Amino acid sequence: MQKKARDPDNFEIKLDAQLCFAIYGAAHAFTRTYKPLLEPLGLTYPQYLVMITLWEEDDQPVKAIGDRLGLDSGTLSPLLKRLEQSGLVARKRDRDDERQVRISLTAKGDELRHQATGVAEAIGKAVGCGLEGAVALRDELIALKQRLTKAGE
Amino acid sequence: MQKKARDPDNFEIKLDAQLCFAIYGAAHAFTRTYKPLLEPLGLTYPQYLVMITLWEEDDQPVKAIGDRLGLDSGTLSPLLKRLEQSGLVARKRDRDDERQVRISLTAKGDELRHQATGVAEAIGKAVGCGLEGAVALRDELIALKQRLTKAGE
DNA sequence: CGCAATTCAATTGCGCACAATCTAATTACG
DNA sequence: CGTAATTAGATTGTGCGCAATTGAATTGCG
Repeated sequence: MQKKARDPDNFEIKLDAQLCFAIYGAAHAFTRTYKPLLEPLGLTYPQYLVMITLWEEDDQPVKAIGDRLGLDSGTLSPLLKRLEQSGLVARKRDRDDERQVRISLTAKGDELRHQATGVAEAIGKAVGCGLEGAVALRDELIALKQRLTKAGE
Repeated sequence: MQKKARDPDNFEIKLDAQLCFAIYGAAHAFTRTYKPLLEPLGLTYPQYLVMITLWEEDDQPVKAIGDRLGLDSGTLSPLLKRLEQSGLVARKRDRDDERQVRISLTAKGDELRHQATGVAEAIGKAVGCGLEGAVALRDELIALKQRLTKAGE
């Protein structure tokens, strides 16, 4: 017990735990920051992410959205039904490949894009660091994610 | 439409979206990396986080664990019952303040600490960056979280 | 002391996440 | 051609995450 930070095992475990907590906490802080901003739009955070992908490119199959966000049909199917219920998207089977369900924006869903600009601005302020800081953080997180997913083959 | 990255609004929105995706993806990549490592221990990722806090300090009330992890009783109550079911923790009312339920490690729960050292090592490898990189990332994430939570008062 | 306000956990309800399973449609291959 | 393998999406079941409510215990204040 006389060795403290000297013990590499113990140090790694502590650091691992701290990194756990940090990622976990930051992700939740993010969703909590978004929640009140998205409430007026009637969107949850995952729903907002789906809408962003559709604003970037309309009329995508469920699979494409899932690949973009790393979500499977078990998550997206009910989520998209709720967006359909809200009148923001339409779901129709692809004529050429009837296995696919293509998700497209309704007029209302497309309109929402404009109201969402305020959300991004508010987040920009909340993140606090300048643009360079945000860019750097984004790139680090992307790199971290790639290392993690690569490590799992 | 002729202005592209020049448009500050549009740039902020895109960056905001990218930071969203990055945090979201990194957090999920983390849990996915942990999942196969924790499966032999019979723990989920949030359960692992709870166990870490108990390994750091045993016999804590639910509230203290919740403060440490940013979780409320709605999440912790059923989670702790499952840990109790697994025989890893015990739940007993505090004699001095019967509102509190103190969570303590069982012998089995304490033992698990040793098996968990392998998990931390594997994660250290998967994170890929050296110790300095991990430390830097941890500090950035902690700072980000603090800015986000502070922004929401 | 006695009552109101506060605190701690538990519960309920909704919405993700994800594994496993299922159905239907498409593609590949002998 | 026809069957096997693959692919897309839906469904089911388990486990978070959180808001809102409830109930019991404690604290604060007149």
